[in-house]
Amino acid sequence: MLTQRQESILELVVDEYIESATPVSSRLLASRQELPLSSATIRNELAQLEENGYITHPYTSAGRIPSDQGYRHYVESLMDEKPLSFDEMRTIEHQLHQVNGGLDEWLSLTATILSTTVGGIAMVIRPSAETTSLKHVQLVELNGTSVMLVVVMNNGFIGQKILNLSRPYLQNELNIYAETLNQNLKDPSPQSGRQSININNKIDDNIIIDAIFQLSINQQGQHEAYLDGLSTVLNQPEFTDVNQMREAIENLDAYHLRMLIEHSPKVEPGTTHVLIGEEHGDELMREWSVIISSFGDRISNGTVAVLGPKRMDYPRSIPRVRYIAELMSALMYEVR
Amino acid sequence: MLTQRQESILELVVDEYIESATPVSSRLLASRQELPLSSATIRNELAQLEENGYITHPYTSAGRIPSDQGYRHYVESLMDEKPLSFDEMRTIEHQLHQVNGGLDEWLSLTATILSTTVGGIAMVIRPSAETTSLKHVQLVELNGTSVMLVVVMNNGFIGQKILNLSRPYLQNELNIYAETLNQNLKDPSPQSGRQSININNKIDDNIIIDAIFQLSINQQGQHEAYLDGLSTVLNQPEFTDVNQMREAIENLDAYHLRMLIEHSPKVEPGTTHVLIGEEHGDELMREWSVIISSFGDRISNGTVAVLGPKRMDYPRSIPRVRYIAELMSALMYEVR
DNA sequence: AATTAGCACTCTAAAGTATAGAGTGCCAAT
DNA sequence: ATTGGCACTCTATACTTTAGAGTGCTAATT
Repeated sequence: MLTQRQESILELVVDEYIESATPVSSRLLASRQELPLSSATIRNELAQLEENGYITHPYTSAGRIPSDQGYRHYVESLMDEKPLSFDEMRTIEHQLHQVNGGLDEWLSLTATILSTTVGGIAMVIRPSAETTSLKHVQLVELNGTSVMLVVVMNNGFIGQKILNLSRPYLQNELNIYAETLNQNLKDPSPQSGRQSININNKIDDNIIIDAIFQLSINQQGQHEAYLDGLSTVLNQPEFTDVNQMREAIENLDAYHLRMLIEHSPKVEPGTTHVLIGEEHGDELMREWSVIISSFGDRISNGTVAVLGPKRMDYPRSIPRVRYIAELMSALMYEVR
Repeated sequence: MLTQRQESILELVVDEYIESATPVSSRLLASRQELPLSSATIRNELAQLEENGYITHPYTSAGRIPSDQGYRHYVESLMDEKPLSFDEMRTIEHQLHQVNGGLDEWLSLTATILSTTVGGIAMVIRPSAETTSLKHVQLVELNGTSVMLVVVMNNGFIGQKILNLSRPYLQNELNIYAETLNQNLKDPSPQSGRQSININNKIDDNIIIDAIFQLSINQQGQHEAYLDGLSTVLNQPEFTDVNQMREAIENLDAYHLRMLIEHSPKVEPGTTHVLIGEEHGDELMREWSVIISSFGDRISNGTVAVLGPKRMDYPRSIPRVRYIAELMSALMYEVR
């Protein structure tokens, strides 16, 4: 479809536009050593590329900018990925180990690292197992009839809820209670639980089993998201007027972004996808691209994604997102 | 210092400016029934008020806007608080009960409610006890030598950490281990712990006790913050050009805001303070005001705050922040 | 003595006008 | 097939103009 020369020109156009954020002109391209051609020749080729839908004009007499199709071709066949230096790898790995809290803290740290290394909005979605199962249940006496229920799931998630039982319990009683629950309640559905359990009075049994059930459901539905990098990305030259900025900020709330990611085609762990402009199907975000990857394994996997203007630095960003996702997978194994 | 009439005029100026966001003119004030005076008379009074530092001019021939001092006088002596309707109270209370997760979820919900009801940036800081103490410790076998440590603090906080022990343990062993810890380890300092504990091999004892210590320290230092309402507040007319907006967004990150709140003068539970412009001492935020309140009791208290432009609707916002803080205190008691 | 009408003066925001130059498209020359 | 050359287009920027909103002051009025 495209000649060799056209491909080179397209690549240069995208490279240049990614860097400068201004429409690129035939003159500029001619001045690059890569193309020993006059601006007139390049103009002809540009016209061809435009006819084939790879680039556009903002207006008659401006330079060219890539179209979605142009970006796609660039990402798939043209660009040269910029691999991470060893130093960079080491720094990232080092940072990722700087955590001594739990999963939450770790994921939120990852979002920060991701956003600073690739310079976009980073989003990390907590791993959730398709088949979550209970690992352990614990009851802690608080005061009076208040008791805290703590459940630990097999993917490292911890749920907690404060319950009001029908009478005060001693911690000792609760320990025995919990022990019995642990014996019997590996299947987190209230029916099976209720059948096999008859520990104390029916009321408290029900309260507790319902709560366990609810927490384990909750956890399956709850793909909590960690965000970072909003203010960085808003420094991009695309946001020069207030309305663009407002619009962006409105669309960039956690809820909306999570929807965006979750409605994207499924990403297998170990692969990294790029969604450009309209490709992700979110009308409001048609000027944005997403690099999305996944970490974990088939049992329990989370998502990492970076959002930026379509003009984002794909050659730099893609390998970095991939690397971080891989690192996280490795650490997940260490952790579980 | 100020005559009765000047006070009325000042009140009107602030009221009007809060509503319209444009400098208010003598003409406009004269057209209000509250003041049966001509614009010329009002002009003289305005000049007086300005001389005393309650209002300013942006430039020679614009209307007046309140100074920090003017806002302060308004908030302390002039304004008429707009109390919540019963409906409003009921709605808020209802929303605050819509939670069945733990503390985290509850606080984050509160931030959302707060920001939507008062229309500013809401910030909720997790309650932390001056004297946190351990309530309960639990160990859960994960796989191989990986063990999850869960600690429950007396203020409802749950900490977790995954440990790598020197050898695999059965859940049974861990239960006994945890039981012993619970007997002995009410004092969360590693020295006292280490002395009284000698359960297994020294290595694992140390790993576990250090981790418990770390988690309980962490929790004391970690005043986690929940934010909401950024995009709402950026719709305010103060943010009409990109630079103001950028600056705002940069200063409004969670970290910076937490500093702002934590460096504010201590707020006793049950009281609500207003910090206007420069009063909170944060140079970068001198165009912002903060309404800050506190919930909980003397043992464990958190903070709620709302940030907005200095021109925020104090008469509406203050009672609403106060109400929400009170509600939270009540619910805290229910919860503990 | 307090209030007000009147008016000159100031400053801004918005709209209109001019201008430079960056780029293209195309044609004729190489 | 490539290139120099040139007319044409469009924008962004700067500059100019203008209307009007608001003040401050003075002299008149109550």
